[in-house]
Amino acid sequence: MNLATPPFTLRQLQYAVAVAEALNFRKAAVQCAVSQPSLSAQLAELEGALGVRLFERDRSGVVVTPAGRTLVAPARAVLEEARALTRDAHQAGDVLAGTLRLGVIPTVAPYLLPQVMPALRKTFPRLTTLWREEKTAPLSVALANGSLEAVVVALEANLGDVDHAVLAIDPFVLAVPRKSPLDHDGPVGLKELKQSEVLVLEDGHCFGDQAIAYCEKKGAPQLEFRATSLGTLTQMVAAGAGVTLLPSLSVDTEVKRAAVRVRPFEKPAPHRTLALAWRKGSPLGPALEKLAAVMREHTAVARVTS
Amino acid sequence: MNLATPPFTLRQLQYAVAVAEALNFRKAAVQCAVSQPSLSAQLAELEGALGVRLFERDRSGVVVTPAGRTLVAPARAVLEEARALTRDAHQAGDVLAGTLRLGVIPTVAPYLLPQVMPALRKTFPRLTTLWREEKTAPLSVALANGSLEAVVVALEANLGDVDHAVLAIDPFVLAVPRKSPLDHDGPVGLKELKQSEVLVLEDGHCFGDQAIAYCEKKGAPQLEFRATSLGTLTQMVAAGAGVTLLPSLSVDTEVKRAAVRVRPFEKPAPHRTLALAWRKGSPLGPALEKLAAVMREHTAVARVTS
DNA sequence: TGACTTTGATAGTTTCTTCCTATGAACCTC
DNA sequence: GAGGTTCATAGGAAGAAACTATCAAAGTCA
Repeated sequence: MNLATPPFTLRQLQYAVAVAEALNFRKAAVQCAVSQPSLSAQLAELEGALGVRLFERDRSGVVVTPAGRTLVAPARAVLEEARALTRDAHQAGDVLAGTLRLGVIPTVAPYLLPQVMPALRKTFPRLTTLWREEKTAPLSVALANGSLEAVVVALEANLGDVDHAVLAIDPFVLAVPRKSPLDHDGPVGLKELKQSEVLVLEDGHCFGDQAIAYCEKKGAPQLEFRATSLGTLTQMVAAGAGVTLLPSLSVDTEVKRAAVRVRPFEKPAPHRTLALAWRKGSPLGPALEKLAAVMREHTAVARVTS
Repeated sequence: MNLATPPFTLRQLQYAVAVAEALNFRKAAVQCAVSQPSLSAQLAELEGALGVRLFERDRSGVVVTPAGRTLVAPARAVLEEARALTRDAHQAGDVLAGTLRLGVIPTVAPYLLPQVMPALRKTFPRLTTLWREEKTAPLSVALANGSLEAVVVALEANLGDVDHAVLAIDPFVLAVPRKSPLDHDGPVGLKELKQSEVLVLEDGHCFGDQAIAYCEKKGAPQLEFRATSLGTLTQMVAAGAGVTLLPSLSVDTEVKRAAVRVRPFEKPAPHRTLALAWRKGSPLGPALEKLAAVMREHTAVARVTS
């Protein structure tokens, strides 16, 4: 759409409104904090631009013409709206108010959001957060092209050039079926891992990629089948289909729902680093740091010891 | 109310909208028909004024910040409204559209308005006329102080310094009771007038003043009682209370309703000159002339001959 | 009626704003 | 790494808007 600039300025509108109120050029000029000739000139300009006489200047008193009257009310509205716009933009500069579009990966969203949302709402009551749940790659694209302000991802994934604030270290644990040979205390060692079939997520999940990489390094056999979420994965483990790696973040939620035991890995345990990331140099950086601080404060990663 | 000028210009808003659309300073500059540095400078100015960064300028692509997004939609609205305002003011300059506040004296209103209103509505379909019915003096004040654009009055009254367009010559006639000695054909002469008691309007009606002046000049006796409208006056004549002068304009309406005969005066007959009058030098002058022309065309003054 | 005040318009200057062209630094593409 | 993008910056010319001073016309009051 082609929006041409109106042939007048806001200042001219303001002067016109002032004169319509004062019905006196001098007083209007005083109220606008300019000299009377300046105001006269601007109004003459405005009338010229509109091709319409707005005021009749009798030496004794100013009279608003019909054209003037039709102009004044909308002019006041325009000025008022412009002022409101200033205020809105101003407070939008502070991300703590307004709308923030955020991304989050699927292996984090269902566990993190319920934890942090109440705190965010309470700490930033005037902030609206819109969350988009996608795998890392699409999030990265959305972040780069500006359709998201920030994303919650694992730093171990490839993100390109971003700034970030770490939210939590999220160690991986092994979920094993109840009443299986693996259903006992103590950290998982290499030997046990090798004799299990590991269920993993479908392609594209950074957590799945990490799990696969870990298993390959350790020589653990993977099942061909790929699940679409940590929830289904856990249910499959409970059903005895194999074992799986889970991020500690998900443990509290998933273990409640399934007959599995979770056991930590022997040190050094695999893990991911959850962080809030944004475009490098974004002016929102400082504000996003604050946001991240509140999120970090309320992110509870289950500590699996046993 | 104190409406401060917003700290930015409409041009800056336009540039911001253009950039938000093009997501590219150069293309936006082309669309705004300015050089790219000019646009950059204006946007920097705007951002400074708002204290908020509206766009992130990565060398590869522009991204709108949340503050920018909250600004763009209202900015578009402001620009659109400003444009609409231009159009409205423009067409308000042509009185044939918009609202016109008009005054009319009571001895004209009930007879003239039904005649001219349909024509006005038809000829100027986008014109709204607001009519105020008052005696000459208050109309004159209202005209002077700008609360009316024009008035329909008799030029014989004292109006001060106005421009005008004549609508009609309105000869006076004499209304006499049916079945009275005066109830016969032919113009009214001095002798007949002197032997009648003349009923007149209350003070302030210019028509009443003219009637009284005429009677005094001719030596006709006036009844003390003063009526408040031509209608009641006519009814009193029909009841045999005396005779009265009527403007021809009112004859068609009033004679239908009452048992009176109307007779012309001997030449030179008294009369009034109906005109549309407006403030001297008013920019509406040319338009009001057009309005008057249409009114003149549709003003029917009864021709009383007999 | 004549001095005085008040009205908005005009003239001449000065200051500030906006624009232009030219150029620079960072990034992408080939 | 050459060439073509991107937006930002610098310097200077043109324009807009402000100021002070003054004017002509109309109202006010003695």
